[in-house]
Amino acid sequence: MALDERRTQAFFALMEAGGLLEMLMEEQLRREGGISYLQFFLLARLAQAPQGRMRMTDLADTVVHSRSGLTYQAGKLEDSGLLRREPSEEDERSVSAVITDEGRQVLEKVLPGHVEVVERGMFDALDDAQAAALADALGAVRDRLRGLTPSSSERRRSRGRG
Amino acid sequence: MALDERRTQAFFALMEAGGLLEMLMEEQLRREGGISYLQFFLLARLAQAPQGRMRMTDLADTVVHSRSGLTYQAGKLEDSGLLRREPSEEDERSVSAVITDEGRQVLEKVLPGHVEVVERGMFDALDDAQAAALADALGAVRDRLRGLTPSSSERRRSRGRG
DNA sequence: TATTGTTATACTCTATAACTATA
DNA sequence: TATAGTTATAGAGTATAACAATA
Repeated sequence: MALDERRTQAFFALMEAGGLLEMLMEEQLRREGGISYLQFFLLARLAQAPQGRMRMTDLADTVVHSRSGLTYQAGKLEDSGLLRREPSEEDERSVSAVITDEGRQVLEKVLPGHVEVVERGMFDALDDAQAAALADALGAVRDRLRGLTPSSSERRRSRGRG
Repeated sequence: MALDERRTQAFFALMEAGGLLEMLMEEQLRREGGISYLQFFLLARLAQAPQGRMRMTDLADTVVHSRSGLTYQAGKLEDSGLLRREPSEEDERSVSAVITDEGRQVLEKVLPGHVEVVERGMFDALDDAQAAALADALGAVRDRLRGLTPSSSERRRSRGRG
């Protein structure tokens, strides 16, 4: 049990900044696109994937915590017409989530405001050197944390089914 | 709409690192103390306040988003005996939340493991200089974000009551 | 047997609005 | 009139376990 003053500051600042930023983004995305931050994230992942398509399991591992949680969110997005699901051809157990044209339109509509929130909230406070240092340090932290947290399928294996 | 490569990296790393860290802490706190991260945060705030006591409104502004949300969490913590509420003497509208001895015990029980999670997850990846840079940059970001997000009482005034 | 995805279900949490009481 | 706190209520999200289908 150590954690000096600087590290304690860094930790609390990380948690609070992340939370506040998420709150601002949530508000902007809901207002301009009628979607949550999580839904935005899912759509953005799909949009940058080849053919706007990903297997449900792979998508679950990148964002949502349980598979049933992704089924729930995918259902909502499907109801809104922003995403569709279709059976995979190679593996008939699999389902692919595909972003629709309408989904891409919502993404485009929402993106400028989203970037603006991130710029104003996060980077107006930082110069280039600070931003670069932040990217390095947080990138290292994130990579380390990825190794410490189990994926959705690993968690499923170790407990029940989910 | 700009946001160069480094800033984009910093942003995604911030959001993912914050989320992963919260997931690890949540697991540890639930397992060792039967409390959530939010409840841990509330208890920790009280513990460091004079006489372990804060007004409900002040407590709400530091952590929880709506007042009714704090009432809910305070009720849970009161049921577990980790906190009690008592009427304020100066202002009879106010209620003070006070951490109990049992609450302090849970905090002590849980703290070493909590610090360990933060150390292993966050700082094993960073040297002193990086940790200091992180504290500076994130502190600046947090301060800026605080100015952009309304407090619980401000939000209440601008909308309904809540 | 293991994996993919869905579903049924129960639970936690959150927020809005209405309410009481005090300033 | 404004503020402090609670409550009723309804909605969103989450996770566990059980399920069907395919590998």
